[in-house]
Amino acid sequence: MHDLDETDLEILQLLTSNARRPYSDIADAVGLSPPAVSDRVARLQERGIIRGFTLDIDRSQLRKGTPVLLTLEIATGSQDVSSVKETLLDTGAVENVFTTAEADLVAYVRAPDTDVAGWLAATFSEETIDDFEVTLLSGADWSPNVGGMEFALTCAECGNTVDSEGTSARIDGDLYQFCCPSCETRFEEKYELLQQGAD
Amino acid sequence: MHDLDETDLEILQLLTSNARRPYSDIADAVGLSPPAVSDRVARLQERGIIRGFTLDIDRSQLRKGTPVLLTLEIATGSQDVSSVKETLLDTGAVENVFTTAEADLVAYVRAPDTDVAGWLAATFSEETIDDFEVTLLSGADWSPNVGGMEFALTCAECGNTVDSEGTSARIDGDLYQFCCPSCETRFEEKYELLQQGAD
DNA sequence: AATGAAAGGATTAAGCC
DNA sequence: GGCTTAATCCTTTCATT
Repeated sequence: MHDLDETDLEILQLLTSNARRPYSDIADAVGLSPPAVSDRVARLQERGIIRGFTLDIDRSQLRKGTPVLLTLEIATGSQDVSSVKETLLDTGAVENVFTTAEADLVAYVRAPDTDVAGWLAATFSEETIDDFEVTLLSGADWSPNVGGMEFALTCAECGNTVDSEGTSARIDGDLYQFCCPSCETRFEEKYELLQQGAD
Repeated sequence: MHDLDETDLEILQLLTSNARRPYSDIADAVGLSPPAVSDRVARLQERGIIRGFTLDIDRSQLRKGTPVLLTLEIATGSQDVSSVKETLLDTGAVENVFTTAEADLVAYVRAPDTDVAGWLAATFSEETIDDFEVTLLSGADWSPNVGGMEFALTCAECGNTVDSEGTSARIDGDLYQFCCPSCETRFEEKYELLQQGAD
């Protein structure tokens, strides 16, 4: 399995700003032939980096309801957190679910009516949710990902942007990017020290 | 300006599950000709319901860093909240920003390093942020929008699903859907009462 | 909104490095 | 393995009804 290069990032950026952009356009932009772009996109999909081509929809025009952030404390011993997460996503009223390190869930919900507690009760059995908190929202935005450095690789050591001069290394199964060999060396030394400390 | 019908919702659903699906495919699925589908998609874009065609990307494979939920209390009298929001989205490390009714911000951030406070300080001047809170995350999911009733129109009065028997009305510039004329009437009566109360 | 013709894009296969 | 070119097939667009 090979690593992402700058051309892949460029393709990602172009497709993110318009997923229906013709591959021939992209080919011109990145200096490849259309089949080469098609191949790269297929590879990005196989690797799971591109999960799919989708729409950015203004849901506020489709689904009425009160937009809220819902913090859920899941009862231990009931279903596991990820099944609650799946249930939330399946309701269709939930757009995002964040799982905290404490295994709480924070969900962005457009509750079908103003009675969020009622909606929750209708969706989950009483024992599932230990406690919940509702924060009313007046807006929800997400990164449109157009232009800018959204997909830039950053040096794991110094944080600078990684360009074609950069290096990368796989350490304990994770891929790290570096802007220069000296950053890579420093990082690896630090990493080894950390590992020794942990043993 | 015409209202959304079930065919529009079907098109939205098909494109959401694959934004590169050929219009000829969609035409077959919804029983129209390809140019008719193209027209409808163009109209959905003009109306701002489709904001764009984009990628669903597994960013965890691209951007290292610590995923956190960041709750920001914006100092009153500094910049306004929406400019802080824009700055966050522009950093490239922020994927979602929710604006609460109290004008706080809740952002989903992949901080470039483990020092979230440092990242904040580097991004905003000291006076901008009154207070902040960091919640470590172990996961972040969003609704893949495939299958199910995600795009069903719900009655603004009773919450039932709106089918082809339903009605819709534009009230004060907003479009509302109703499952039946009596729900529409009841809603309009309630709305007028509310308006009178507000004056 | 459908049709049919013309333009444009995607994909395949063969060959190259 | 990943690239290119050229040929084929499919999709989209436009003018027309």
